[in-house]
Amino acid sequence: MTDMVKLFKALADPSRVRILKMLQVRPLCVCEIREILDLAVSTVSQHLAILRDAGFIYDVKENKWVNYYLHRQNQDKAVQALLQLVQDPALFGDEIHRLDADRVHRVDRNQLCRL
Amino acid sequence: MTDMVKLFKALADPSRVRILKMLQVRPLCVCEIREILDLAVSTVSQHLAILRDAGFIYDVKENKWVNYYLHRQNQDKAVQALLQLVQDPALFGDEIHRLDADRVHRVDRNQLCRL
DNA sequence: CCTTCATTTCGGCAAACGCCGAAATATACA
DNA sequence: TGTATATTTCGGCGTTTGCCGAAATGAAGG
Repeated sequence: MTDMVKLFKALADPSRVRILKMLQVRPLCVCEIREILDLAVSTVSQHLAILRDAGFIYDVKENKWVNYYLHRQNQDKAVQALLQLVQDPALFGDEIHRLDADRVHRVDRNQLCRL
Repeated sequence: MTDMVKLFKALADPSRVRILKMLQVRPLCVCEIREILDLAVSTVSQHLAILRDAGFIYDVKENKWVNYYLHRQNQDKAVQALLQLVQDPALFGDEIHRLDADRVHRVDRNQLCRL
């Protein structure tokens, strides 16, 4: 499979697009994302692996948590272009993404992390 | 499913991306595409339906054939942007697509259409 | 009207995908 | 060292996807 199709596959899922949009607000740990998406932790972890594998995000382990960041500096031009596109609210503005962004502001990992 | 994910799903298949790249060279009928992809006619027809449903292509019936065109004027900005991206050889240049383009120049529907 | 032929639709099958809970891993800290 | 906790990996399950051949559709020409 060509690399470009791998990128599109990574974006071809509602939850994964939501994750990218959420990371636009700020870096998040797995359990924060889990809280907002309301999916099993294992499922979220797999989504994150797919996005990371495609190059859209990267993770940094900090203390107890693994923080996920948008990979804005990825040198792959296709990844850059697609990330740009997904982030553009004029192209891809969806009600659910606005709600998610609000929730990102409110979630506190110290409150909700008792899986 | 949000519309944007529908667009990504349409692009998340090697054959469908190949079709878009081929249509960049010139409009094609189903059996020309079938010849190059080497898939069943019904399969090609389904791929085309998915791409058309997403807004990336449209079809015009002409004589015996249904010609498929890139929908370059689609008013949907997301479709435009993605089509732009896919067509950019600097972002998505693949050997197979170059070969396909060559074959597009050579295929002749009058020769090969005896399914 | 009837045949021809390009295309689409249908039914079915195997592989891929998204989901889960449970087990494994890793990391902090007592 | 031992326990707690955040995350990943594993096995399995139901759904979706991509593929095919066969049947249906639709338009052109005899």
